[in-house]
Amino acid sequence: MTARTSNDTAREIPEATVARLPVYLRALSTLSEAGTTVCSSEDLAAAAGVNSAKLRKDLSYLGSYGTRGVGYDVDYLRYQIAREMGATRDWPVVIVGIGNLGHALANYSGFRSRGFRVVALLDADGQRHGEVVAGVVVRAFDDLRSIVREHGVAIGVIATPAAAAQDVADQMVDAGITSILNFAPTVLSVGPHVAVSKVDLSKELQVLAYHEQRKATQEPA
Amino acid sequence: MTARTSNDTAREIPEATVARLPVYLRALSTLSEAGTTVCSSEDLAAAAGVNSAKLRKDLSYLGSYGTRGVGYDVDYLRYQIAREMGATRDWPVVIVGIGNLGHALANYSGFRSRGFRVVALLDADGQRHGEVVAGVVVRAFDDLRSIVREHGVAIGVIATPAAAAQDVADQMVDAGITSILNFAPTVLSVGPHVAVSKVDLSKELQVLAYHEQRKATQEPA
DNA sequence: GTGATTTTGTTCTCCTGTTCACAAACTCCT
DNA sequence: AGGAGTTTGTGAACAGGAGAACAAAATCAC
Repeated sequence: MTARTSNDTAREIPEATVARLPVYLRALSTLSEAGTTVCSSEDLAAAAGVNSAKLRKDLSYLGSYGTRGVGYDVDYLRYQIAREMGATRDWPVVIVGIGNLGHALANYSGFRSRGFRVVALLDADGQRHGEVVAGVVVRAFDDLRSIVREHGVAIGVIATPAAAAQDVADQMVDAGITSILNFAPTVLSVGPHVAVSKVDLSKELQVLAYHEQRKATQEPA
Repeated sequence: MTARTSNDTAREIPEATVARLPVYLRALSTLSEAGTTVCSSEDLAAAAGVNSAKLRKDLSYLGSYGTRGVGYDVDYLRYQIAREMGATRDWPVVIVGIGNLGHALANYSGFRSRGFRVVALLDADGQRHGEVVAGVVVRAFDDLRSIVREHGVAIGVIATPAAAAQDVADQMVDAGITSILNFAPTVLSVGPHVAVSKVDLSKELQVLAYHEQRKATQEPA
């Protein structure tokens, strides 16, 4: 009996690869919905917007899920990536700050379809309590601790103004949350065992503007 | 007369550095609002959440704007970075797709304060036309071309469902837009002279879930 | 069964980005 | 003025990721 692709050892998947796996997952879903059952690395790379050599190398970190001369079974590969990413599990999530962005996030179907379940919406503003957004009642921020305990929440999303973000983060960590996705435009400081990821809505726009400006000043012809 | 720091030559700023400049800009604004007039690379690095050596190297690509033994003048450095990034200019922007996310983006103050001015909100749904969001009237998608011409729009934001995104992108390019920020969960294909940047709201969450899962399976003790 | 063809998985090389470490340059104190 | 103490800017070593190229392994035609 050979070792197969069973993964007792902690295979180190490079961070850059991990960041691309969600993209592959999305591309595979699209292919699957279009009725494609098998695809080559070339096909999938095109659908994901990357180089095919890079795609194959990325997938090789997970194991050998393709067949030489044939390609990849779309649904099988999709399942394997989803399992590796933890997308086959159910991840209870708390969103704090139900302004415009919080609304958008609560209603975002991409969360639910990727295994994320919004178990609570919290806001410091008492005016909002009781309001129902995306089928979930907005509750007081003070309920955080009990909600985290009750549902075993590990992941919190911050969609508050910048001024409130650090305090929210502190209380999230205190309540037992170990991963935070921060949409507020501020740098959070947390303990070393807490993972923080940041999405800056205007950052990408600024990078685009930079390149626009360069184009303009570079070719004055 | 020496050459000073005048920048006739096209200094190549590494992409990784460009991506961090908006973060430094934000940190400098925060410091400035707090009344800080001078800061060391250590201070600014802490505020921006990066290593101080990296910060100094990043800034060195722009020029020598610090003073040894002293540090950086907050407002002066802020202006220099802003100028380099094109944030001292006015950038007219069009947002297409006024759902939850489009609403949030239209209301996002971070755009305006970084030099971006939303000149039009467009939606394919006739029901929404005439609605006023963030002081701007929602108009028909067909008006795109004339708006781009009139305001000299170079940057477009796509906040539509995935299914509509490619068509919107095609028409944006056709209308003369050369930079696109895509919030729709799909890979856009455009010509080589068009810059596309993508923000995937659920991607970061998936990466966090991956690390959570690893933590859980790694330490079963 | 054998050879031609396809496509994966992987090795090797190159390049970008990060970090260290230190000389250069400035201020402050005496 | 001169020395002690700071802090920047940068050269050099190091790490990590990207892409080319190819061997291994599968299918297909006959």
